[in-house]
Amino acid sequence: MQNSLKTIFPNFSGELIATIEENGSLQDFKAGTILMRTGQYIKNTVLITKGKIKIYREGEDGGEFLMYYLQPGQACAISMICTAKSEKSQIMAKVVEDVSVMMIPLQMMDKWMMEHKSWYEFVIETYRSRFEEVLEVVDNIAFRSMDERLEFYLKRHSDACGCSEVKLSHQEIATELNTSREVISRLLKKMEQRGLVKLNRNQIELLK
Amino acid sequence: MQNSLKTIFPNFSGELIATIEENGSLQDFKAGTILMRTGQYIKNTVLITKGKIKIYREGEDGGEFLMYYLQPGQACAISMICTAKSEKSQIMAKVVEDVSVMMIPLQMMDKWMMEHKSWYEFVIETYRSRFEEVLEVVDNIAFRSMDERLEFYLKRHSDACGCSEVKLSHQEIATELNTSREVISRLLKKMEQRGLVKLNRNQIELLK
DNA sequence: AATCTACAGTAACATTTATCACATATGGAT
DNA sequence: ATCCATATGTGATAAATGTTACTGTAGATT
Repeated sequence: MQNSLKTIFPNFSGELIATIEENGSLQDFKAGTILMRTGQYIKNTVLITKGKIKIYREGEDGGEFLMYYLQPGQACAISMICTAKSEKSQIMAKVVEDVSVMMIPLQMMDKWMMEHKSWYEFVIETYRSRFEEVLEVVDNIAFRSMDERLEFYLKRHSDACGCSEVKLSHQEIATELNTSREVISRLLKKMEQRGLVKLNRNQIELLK
Repeated sequence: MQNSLKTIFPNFSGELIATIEENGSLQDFKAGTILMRTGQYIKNTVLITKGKIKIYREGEDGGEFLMYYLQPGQACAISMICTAKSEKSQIMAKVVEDVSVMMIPLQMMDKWMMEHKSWYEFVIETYRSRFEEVLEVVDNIAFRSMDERLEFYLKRHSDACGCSEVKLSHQEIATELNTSREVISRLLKKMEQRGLVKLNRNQIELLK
């Protein structure tokens, strides 16, 4: 286990790894679990060691707008930011592939910043990369139309799962893009006509 | 001057203020100046001591999508994030009201994090508040229609300038919301009919 | 096999937003 | 006052997206 934490977070110093193992608690969650809800107080910083998590922004009407994925070696920036002040979560986190996460109690966050350079650098890098990711989300919805956003969505999904088959219903995709199933069905048909995908029941195969 | 820095950043320790004055350079820029361009390398962290700055995300087609305002007492989160790794800017910053900014050389950023608790807390709080602001931007474009977004835009403008008159042309507003002038003109007319605003040339008066 | 259910396809229509074309208004410069 | 540049108003139309309603279909259940 010691070994694997070092593998997943290669930039962490040996000391830091030891400290994490001493103070953090490794927990497993099944796919489908809501790890964090909008408005909830956050008590831990979350490091992902296995599996995948999707981060959503929730609308007042119950929409679940997908922002980005978290994967092994990454951390939830929101959990860091909010932890620092014990604020409420601004997002919802859902497990999409069984995960193991290392929960770091909030008081460690500040402490380690001073004591471990590799932790400090990791936190800064996490802020930077998540900020950039959200900026890309803004780009997509501010400047692009639904067909482009759908292509981006599918590409990102296949990148995340490492395969070219997207096993999601049109309804699920529609929800995460905050549109309706019919729109997705139509756009997918057009993509199929353009030779970009092959459509099957509960599965979209990316061809290019 | 010493006095005013302490007034604008009340949480900074005396030591930190002294260090800032020793290492930073105070610079003035006129309204209209582009302080930072997308793709530019960042060499300084920027603290605003006077005036106002707007932060934009630029589209490939030349769109200038307004994200948020920066005001005295605040800092550009992007300049912190990118400074930390000397990365390229992901945004464009435009002066909208003559500013004075304190430029902090990038190497100070990391150094002070370790040495000054009040700097550390300021940086974390900057990340947190800017992240939240971007999330609010996502909300607006993901879940709201143009009329709601326009109302939000006007309200935010009047909050920022501290007055109820928005001295902008319809074209300028349209550009910052990434839509067309005609759409803004029409929506404003409807708002006028609903008694929310009074329209004059180059000026929109908020009534509620 | 018959039935059921979630998923997918699609037509018709409504609404929102974008674009084009042009008219009109305003304030400043001459 | 006349002219000019810029700003605004508005109709017509197109395109994108959202909604409603219905059909068909594959796979699971009985």
